[in-house]
Amino acid sequence: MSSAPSPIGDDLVRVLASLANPHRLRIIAALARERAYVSGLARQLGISRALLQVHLRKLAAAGLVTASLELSEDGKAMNYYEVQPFVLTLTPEIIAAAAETLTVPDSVEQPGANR
Amino acid sequence: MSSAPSPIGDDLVRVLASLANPHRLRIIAALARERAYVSGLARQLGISRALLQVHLRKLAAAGLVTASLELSEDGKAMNYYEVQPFVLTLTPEIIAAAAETLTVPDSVEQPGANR
DNA sequence: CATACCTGCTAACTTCTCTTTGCATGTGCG
DNA sequence: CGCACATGCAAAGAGAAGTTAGCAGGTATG
Repeated sequence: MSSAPSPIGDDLVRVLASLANPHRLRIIAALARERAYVSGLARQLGISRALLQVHLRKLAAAGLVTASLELSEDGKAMNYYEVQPFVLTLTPEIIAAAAETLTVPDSVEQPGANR
Repeated sequence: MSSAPSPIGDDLVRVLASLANPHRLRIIAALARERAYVSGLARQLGISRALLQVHLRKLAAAGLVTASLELSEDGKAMNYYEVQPFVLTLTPEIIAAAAETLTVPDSVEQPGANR
């Protein structure tokens, strides 16, 4: 119930930014096939674990993937990631609507408040 | 003849990257309302012309907007931009398909040749 | 001919993103 | 106990992106 009726501008930017990267597209692709744990996924994708962690965190921040810590049979802690079944449709009109809810860059701060 | 049957991975990244920016979302939004020329649009959005140029170029590179140079009644050269009526739908599966067509990062390049 | 629009470009600075490297921690097995 | 494999985080360097400021050129109008 914390999901907004329609993607707020800032959220949209975050989602788009998280998708606008080759590594992260491949991560989504791999996880769409099947869930995986960090180390295994890193091997599968041929990238370092540290790098994968960063990208996973970004995807998670955008709400596109989720993590669940589990214990393997031999007691190892495994952090399994899986994609969230999203459907994102973009058109100029949809973007126009989202753009109106964009937060001001506010290099300093917002004029509103009680000022 | 140069348009691929379905969005190639690299193209998708380019489109997503071009959209993942507040300024550019506002630009799309403004142009979705009605086409505009550079200087006028800059005033409307409250940003500098130089900055707008850069963003417009990025959007144009992704194929989301197009420019057409026209002459106003009083002989001024006006460069009108307008959005391309795109519809982009994203799901984990679609992304998975696009990810397979991603170009290799090739930090250096493959010496192989005969490999 | 100065002023006011329109266009475009580049150099230089700042800021963000990406990536690597290294450390710290925990469990199971020979 | 040392090796293998799992987790995580943070510092630091390289590179890309965003932004500003300034220059140059065009046409009309007072």
